[in-house]
Amino acid sequence: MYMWLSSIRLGFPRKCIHPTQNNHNRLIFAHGGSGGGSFKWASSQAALALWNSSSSHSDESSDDNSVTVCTTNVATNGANRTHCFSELDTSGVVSKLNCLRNEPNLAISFFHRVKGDGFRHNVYTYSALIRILCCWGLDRKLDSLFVNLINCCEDLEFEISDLMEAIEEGIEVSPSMIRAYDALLKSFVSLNMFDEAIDVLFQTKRRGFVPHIFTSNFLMNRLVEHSKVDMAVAIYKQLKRIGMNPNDYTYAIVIKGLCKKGSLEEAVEVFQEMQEAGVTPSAFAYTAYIEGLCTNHRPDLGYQVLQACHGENVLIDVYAYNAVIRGFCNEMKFDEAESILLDMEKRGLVPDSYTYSVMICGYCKSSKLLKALALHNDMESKGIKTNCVIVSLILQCMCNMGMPSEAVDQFREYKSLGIYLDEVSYNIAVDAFCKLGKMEQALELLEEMKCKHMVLDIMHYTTLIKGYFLQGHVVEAASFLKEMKEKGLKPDITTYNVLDLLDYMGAHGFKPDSVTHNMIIENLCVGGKVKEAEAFLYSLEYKNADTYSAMVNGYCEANHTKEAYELLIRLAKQGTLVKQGLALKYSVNFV
DNA sequence: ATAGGGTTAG
Repeated sequence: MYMWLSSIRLGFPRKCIHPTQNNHNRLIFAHGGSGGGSFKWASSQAALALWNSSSSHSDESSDDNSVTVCTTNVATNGANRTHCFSELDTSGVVSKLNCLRNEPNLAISFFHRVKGDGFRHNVYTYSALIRILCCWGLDRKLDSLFVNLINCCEDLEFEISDLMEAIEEGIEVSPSMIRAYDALLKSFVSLNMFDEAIDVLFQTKRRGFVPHIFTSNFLMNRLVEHSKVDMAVAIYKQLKRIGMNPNDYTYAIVIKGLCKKGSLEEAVEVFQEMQEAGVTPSAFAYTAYIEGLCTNHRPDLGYQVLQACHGENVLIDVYAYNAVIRGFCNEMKFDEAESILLDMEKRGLVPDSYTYSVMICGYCKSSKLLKALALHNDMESKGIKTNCVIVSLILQCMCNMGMPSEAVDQFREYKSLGIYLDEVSYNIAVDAFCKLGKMEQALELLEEMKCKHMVLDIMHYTTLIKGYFLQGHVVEAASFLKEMKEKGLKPDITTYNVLDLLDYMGAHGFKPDSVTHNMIIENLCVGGKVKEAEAFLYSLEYKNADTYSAMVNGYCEANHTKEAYELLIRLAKQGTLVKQGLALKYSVNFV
């Protein structure tokens, strides 16, 4: 299969990606200080650079400290003492926790109870509890404990690194300790604190072990999701170098990351690395590559790989098919997309709501409303429930095609059918009412949202402000702007474009720029006021290509296809170049 | 104990 993959011609320049070989297998404890460090390094990039540059001296001296010794002492000393809650000292709490080590739930509630009684937990009491949680494999409790610890970092009287040292109890490496480090690393990752998470990785290696492969995968995957692909790849290379075995999912993450960067050739080489490591590529890896090809505008290749997977008996699921269908839709190749939908069903895979939403999205973006509606029907007749994302696509399509009243009707119907409609769906409906000049109904919808405890954001306010403005109701527009600001929402660029119009209305001289012109022209057309838009256009002293583009666009939105076409021709004859894409939009509307 | 996709103003 690898041979086959590399035989696909990607048409991209080949780059050498082999990492510079490095013979040092040791991981460096990057900040070199003693006492285990603070988990607060300048940057993980710097840390990784250090890690990869490596050096031969170790840092053993910092392992020696007195904290771990006294943990045990405190525990033993306190063991024979009877204690009541009035006597809340560290040794009392630790020994009670140790007594409860076979009753983890009691230990947890004791821990919380004394906290409620005003006791401030410290490294000794925390480590006593954490050791119990680790012993019992209570990973979820462990995770939430660490997440809380990290979130309350400011109020703690100790550094988390001190706590980790205390957990070690002076023993070399214990399974409990590994669990604790895994939980800490995972917690940092789940809070998107990647620098700190990578620091933990250093700490573990320094102590002579590595986190569980699942934990490393979790870290790398999140790094990729946050577009920190180079960091993820650096960790992958380092893990391999220090002798840790990546699993099939590790490779899939690397493939996904490289594709995200657009490095398709390098992604293929990962398949070779898998082969060399004797790991059979799983569906994870192939799906990552298929999706990567599709998002890099090669759905044709993505589909080839998908079909090859069938030949190799790699289990391909609906997700992979959806990726390929989306790829073809993004390239406007709807026939291919439809035939893949059929192929998928022939193979016994059942399309899901994502499959349909991908297709419907494609049709809506190309103003093929009837196609979109037909698919929506197909979907529902197959018993697949629709949802607010699909509904929003359709409503938006209607608005874009100059059918705000149809959008409003559909919105009402979907609502009466009991379909949950979210903030986005509402915004589209509010916009549609504004375009129809039905401001009271627009307001009603927003009130309805407030009743349902939905959050109004900048978009909702901007839509409404623009709506009032276009009706010439400057006072109302201004008052909603005020309400928006009072709610702490900052107007963004779009809002300011609307505000520019307010200034213009306020007779502050006639100096709108072309953006303003475009908005006036297009919105007049959307509202069906094509004649007014024309009058406005021809009243302008200075007209440029953008102004004319807005008019062509406006004609299209108002379904005045003939006028749009005629204007296009006239412009072409006089050598005015209108924006790319308009002709396309025109032709799509015409079909 | 490691995954995953879609929509909104201009």
